Amino acid sequence: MPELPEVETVKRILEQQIVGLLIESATVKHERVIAHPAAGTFILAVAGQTICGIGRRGKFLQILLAGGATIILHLRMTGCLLVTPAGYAVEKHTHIIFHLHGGRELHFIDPRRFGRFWFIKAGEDDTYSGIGKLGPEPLSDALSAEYLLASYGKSRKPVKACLLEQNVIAGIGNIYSDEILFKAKIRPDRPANSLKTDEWRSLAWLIPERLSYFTEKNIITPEEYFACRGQDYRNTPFLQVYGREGKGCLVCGKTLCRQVVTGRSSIFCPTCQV
DNA sequence: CTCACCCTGTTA
DNA sequence: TAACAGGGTGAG
Repeated sequence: MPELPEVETVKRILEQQIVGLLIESATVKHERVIAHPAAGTFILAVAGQTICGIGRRGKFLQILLAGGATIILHLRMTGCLLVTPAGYAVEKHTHIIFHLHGGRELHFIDPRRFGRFWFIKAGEDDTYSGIGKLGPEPLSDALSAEYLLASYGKSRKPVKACLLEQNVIAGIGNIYSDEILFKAKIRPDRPANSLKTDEWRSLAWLIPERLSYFTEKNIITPEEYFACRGQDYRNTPFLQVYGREGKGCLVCGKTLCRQVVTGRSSIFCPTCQV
């Protein structure tokens, strides 16, 4: 479900709701969602920790703890983090409950169970979560036309596959790769080595532009977020191609096409995008 | 590169 | 009933 804009939304919600709170204990209903360390160790490790901040790296969330340890999580497709009142119903797909000082709880809910948690001790080298392998943040100065050209100038991969590679740029998923390529007027299946310098320049500009645009459109209050249980995406009405297969291109009116690229469903305009 | 797989729910 | 879903990994 979530790509960089949605994960950023969750980060901002959690910052308002749980920073400063003590984790008194944790209940794990489905041990598989704890990737590291073993679930029993995880439960012991998080108990008694105070949350001092929330971070995001690519699509990973980091719950920063006062002693220097970190809880890392990835929501994957359907994961949801919800701050709830005390004793909130444990649903069929609630897998972890963090009991916070004062009675509120942090529920991790995930129907498909693809989401994962890691606990990294203070000073421990995180070789587990994959954060260490991520490429630069798309909103950082490290993302430039030169960087993209150096990474992909000679690659025959479809350009869409390039945008999805987390070890080159962290945080783009299937929705926003389509949105970025639409605005860049580049078809998703174009081999990367066929892109001209001005097209890489255009991508280097549009990647942060589109991601920050959709991040701002996705802003929601903690109350609204809780009311919809994290299921509403405020930015979806602003999507130009994703989810609009068979509908008219918002620029030229031509019917938008669907094509599977790198195993992912891709929507594009056959006339605007070349 | 492509594919199967990890899972369940929703939609055609 | 089958196809499909916003992610990532590992095998071939």
